[in-house]
Parts: sequence; structure tokens; C-alpha cells
Amino acid sequence: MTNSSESLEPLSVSLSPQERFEEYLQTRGLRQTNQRKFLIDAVFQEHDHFDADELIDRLPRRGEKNYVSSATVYRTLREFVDAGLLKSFQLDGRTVYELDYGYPQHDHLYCTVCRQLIEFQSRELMSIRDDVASEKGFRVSGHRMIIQGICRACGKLRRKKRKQDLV
Amino acid sequence: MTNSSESLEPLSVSLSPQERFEEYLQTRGLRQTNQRKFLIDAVFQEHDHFDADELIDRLPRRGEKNYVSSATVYRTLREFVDAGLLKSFQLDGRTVYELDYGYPQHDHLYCTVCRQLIEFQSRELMSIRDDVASEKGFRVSGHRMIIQGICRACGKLRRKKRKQDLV
DNA sequence: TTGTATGCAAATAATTTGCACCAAA
DNA sequence: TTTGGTGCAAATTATTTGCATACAA
Repeated sequence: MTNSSESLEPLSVSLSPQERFEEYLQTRGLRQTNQRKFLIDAVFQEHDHFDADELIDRLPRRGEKNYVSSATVYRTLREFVDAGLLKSFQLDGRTVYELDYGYPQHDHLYCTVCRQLIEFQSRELMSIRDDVASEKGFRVSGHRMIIQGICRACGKLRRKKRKQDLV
Repeated sequence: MTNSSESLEPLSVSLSPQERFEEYLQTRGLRQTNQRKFLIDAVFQEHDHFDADELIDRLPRRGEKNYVSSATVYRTLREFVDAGLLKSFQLDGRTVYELDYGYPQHDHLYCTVCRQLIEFQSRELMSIRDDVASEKGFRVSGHRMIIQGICRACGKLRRKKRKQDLV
């Protein structure tokens, strides 16, 4: 689990994720299927970070109504990323997804103890990014910044534990 | 391949990587084996970024002198990271390694066309990192910043190609 | 001598892909 | 009707692990 209790508020956007995806599909001659509609709802009920496995776990099982095969889940998650609805990145080997469409750009702190992702925003970070890139003649398409460490809560637990160990 | 033509110069350090690793092994009661000695030399002949597969490709094959099984390569790379000789991170799904011991801390620009990694250093980035972390009560152990985009060379090629396409 | 380390092959884990069948447009 | 989409199972890929054997301390 990488759910974060500290997530950012959605922005207001003119199209809903569903509408936005519809537009994406239409401009490419792709189809609106029940699976895609169902998955977009499932995904935008998420508030935080998730991976394919966690998502599949919360979806109907084989045989149940609205079952979607995992191959389709994987395929569709990639489409959502292409469509700009989700962002994805790698963490501890697995692919983590988060809502992108309608959410402000941000980066993450990652607690290596509880594996929680905490979001933060920094304008300065963006401007450093752009300065560095232009200095190297680089056309930026995006970036990924993750600060690893130990969060406040886990830090407290550790200190408590060390104290106990001394007793 | 993710070799970069623009890498940073080594710092001067009091112990060689070999000595440093020896120290690491001794303090933990681990053993100095021929494989470990051979691999540390092989790895520190690298100047840039590599993954396990690329390293194995340049190593002696099964049956040849100094052959090291890939299981051992994987195991040893992780030890090198533990020992602080190498750093590792994930890129496009695979684990990329780079020299750490004796090299200055830095981050990367990643060209999504030629897959080259270009290094850069920024003090400001570090200070933003520390500010953000302390604001959230986070004890930092490290970070990873990758700026994605298109490098100068690939940008030129693209423009040239577009021109040609118009003819 | 006493564990550690290694090589081998098998096991994992997370995705991806081939293909026959299904269903939007 | 046509072509893209889906489910299923098999294939992939990168890595890890179990275990018998080899070797450093």
C-alpha cells in the first residue's frame, strides 16, 4: 500500500475525466467499451496512489458482474496515461499510478518505513528544472522527483522503540 | 545502452573502492572472494551507467576464466549498493547502476529518444529538497530527480527529419 | 573445520502478447 | 460489416531463491 493521507485537492476542469477520455478515444477512432467506462470510474474513485494489482483487487472477480480481465486492466491503465488522465512512475520495482487530469502537478516524499507517499508542490523546483534543461539544450517533457526518508510518524515510532530496547 | 558522454569527474578519496569494500566486508564478517574482487574491478572500469545485463555481457562467458554466474552478479551489485560503492535506480523498468563512491552527488536528464543519461549538479535542488522535507517533518536519506525530455542532438535530428518529410 | 559464497536451475512477479471470439460504430 | 477490444493462457523479462558443492577464514 502506498496510500497517502495527505493528497492535494482537485482543480476545477471543464471536462470530466470521462468526457476527456471520450474525446481522446474519438479523435483516434478508438471505441468506448463497458470495460473502459467501468475502469475510468473505478480509477477516479481513487484518491491516492495505486498499482495495477491493488486496483485489480478492488475490482469484481472473474464470474462477477463487470469483471475485467487483468490484461485489459493493464492495457487500459496505459491508455489512461497516454490520454493524460493518469501519471505513472516506478517505485520499488512496481508501476505506481496516480490521478493526473484535474490535479495539480506535484512531487513526492517517500517514507521507506511505512511506504507512504506524501505529495508536495514547489515552484522553485520547476524553475530549477527548466534552468538546468535549457542550459543543456534539453527540451523538457516532464520530470520525476522523489525524496526518500523517514516520515514524522515512523521517526517517532523508531525513537520510542529504541528507548524500549534500552529498558 | 544508457552510456553518457557527459559524466562528472571523480573526487579524490582516501580509500580505493577495493579497500573500501574490503573494510565493508570485514566489519560484517563477510568474505573476500575472487568473484567479488573481479567484479569490483569490472564495475569501476565503467565510467557511466549500466544495468546488470550490460555488465554481464562484458564479463567472461561460462567456461571462460573469471566467469561469474549472473546470480552472483545480481547478488554482488546489491552488496555494492549496500556498501555505498554504487547507486541504483529504476529507469524504464530496469535497474540502472552508477558509480557512487568517489563521485559527486548529482541528478539526471534523460533523453527519451536516445535513452542517454546526462548528469547535472544543483545546489539549489538540494536545498529545496531539505526545505520541503523539514517542512513535512521528514528525515531525508536521499532523493532521485530525473528530468525527461529530448536532448539537443535528438532535437536537431527530429527537426531535420520533419523538413525532409515535407519535401 | 565452519559457516559463507557460488553456480545452476527452477521459481517469482509483473507485465505483455498471440489468438480466437465479441461487439462498438 | 468492419475493425478494434477482450479474455484467456502462454510467453517474456528481470531478478530472486533453493540447494548441493566449493572455498575463505
